[in-house]
Amino acid sequence: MSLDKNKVVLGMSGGVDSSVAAYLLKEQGYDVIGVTMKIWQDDSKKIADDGGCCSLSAVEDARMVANKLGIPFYVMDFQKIFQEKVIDLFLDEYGKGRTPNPCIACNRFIKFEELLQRSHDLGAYYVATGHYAKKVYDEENDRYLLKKSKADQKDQTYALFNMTQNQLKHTLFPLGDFTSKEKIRAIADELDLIVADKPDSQEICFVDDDYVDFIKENADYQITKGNFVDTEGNILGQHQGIVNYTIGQRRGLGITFGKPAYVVDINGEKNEVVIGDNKDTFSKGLIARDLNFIPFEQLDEELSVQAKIRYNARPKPAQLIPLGEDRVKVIFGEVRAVTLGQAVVFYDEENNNIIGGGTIEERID
RNA sequence: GGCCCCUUGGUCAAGCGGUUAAGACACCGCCCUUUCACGGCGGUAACAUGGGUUCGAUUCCCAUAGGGGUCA
Repeated sequence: MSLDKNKVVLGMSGGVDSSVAAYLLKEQGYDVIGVTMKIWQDDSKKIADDGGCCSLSAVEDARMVANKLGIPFYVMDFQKIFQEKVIDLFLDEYGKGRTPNPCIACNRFIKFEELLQRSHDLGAYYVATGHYAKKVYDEENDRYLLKKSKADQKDQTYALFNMTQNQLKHTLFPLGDFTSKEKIRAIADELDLIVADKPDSQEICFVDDDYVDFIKENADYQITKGNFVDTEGNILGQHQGIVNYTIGQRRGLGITFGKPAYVVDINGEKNEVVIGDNKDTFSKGLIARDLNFIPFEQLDEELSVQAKIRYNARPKPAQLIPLGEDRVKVIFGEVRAVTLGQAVVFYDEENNNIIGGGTIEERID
């Protein structure tokens, strides 16, 4: 089946961004098909929820927007693959004392792999999302590049670092040139879309409220209490189970020394959580694996970049040192709260183009 | 058993006759945020109990309950 370059499948979450994206694509003359991915559906439980991207109300919101804009709308079942590629990984990682980022897995395996495939099945050349990100084609090198959104505050490229050339080729980000979310809301307002004033989504979309409860209900392992220890190994108290913690965390420890205490390490084997001062959360760098690079296939030599190790971190200068075997050493000099399981994402020195990224595997002190 | 000392919010800890009874950490809420966090702002919360002395007691005295040194 040949793909129609004028046809685009838009992932609609029921939020403002993807709703406006639908409008924009339509205005640009595309033949837009709205799709909401049914990823984690406990119908009875989710009805009242107004938050996540997978709630029933979200589906209804998306459907209403699609109707209003006059585009076809479908709900596609992604439940099985979402379970396998996102939720299982999420549960496994937490079980090991690591801190996964399910949004990254979802983008990688669901939105730009499975959804893209299904879009092709419908004859659409493109898949589109409401992400704040920009794609550009670099003729000189014959590569598609991923650039930061002009809305710097809302930029979501961190979560998209895994995109391949083929995926980028077949992806549209209609919001990439807008300078702020307010402008998107203003459009939604003008169009009188019911989602115009909907709050931004946050938290994990498949979790109701507390991700720990979700783990309790869904994991095949038990959450067991263990010891808080100091950096010397002395027992300081008892923790509620390692899944409750991430590196650098301060709140929720329920332990007091007259000064703030932070999680500096999590030892899944021993079921221990190491507590220390803020200064103990700093390290020199990290080793990442499972890499993806965007302007080139593979990193063959050292490279100076800007890098960040959490979605909401400010990028810091770092030096990339390829290690082979799909691994790279990232040296910051000093970086706070390197956390296994999180992603490190590289930007160019102008902090504009995404170079790539990987999963953090090891902390280098 | 005799003598001496200690007892303030969840924790630590100021105040020592009249205070809105500090502060830190914790906790809670909000902001931030398509992960988990960090961070910012704000909030709840205490003078062991019973008697005195004082115009007035958290602060002084006595007794009763819970912890340290010393002496048989």
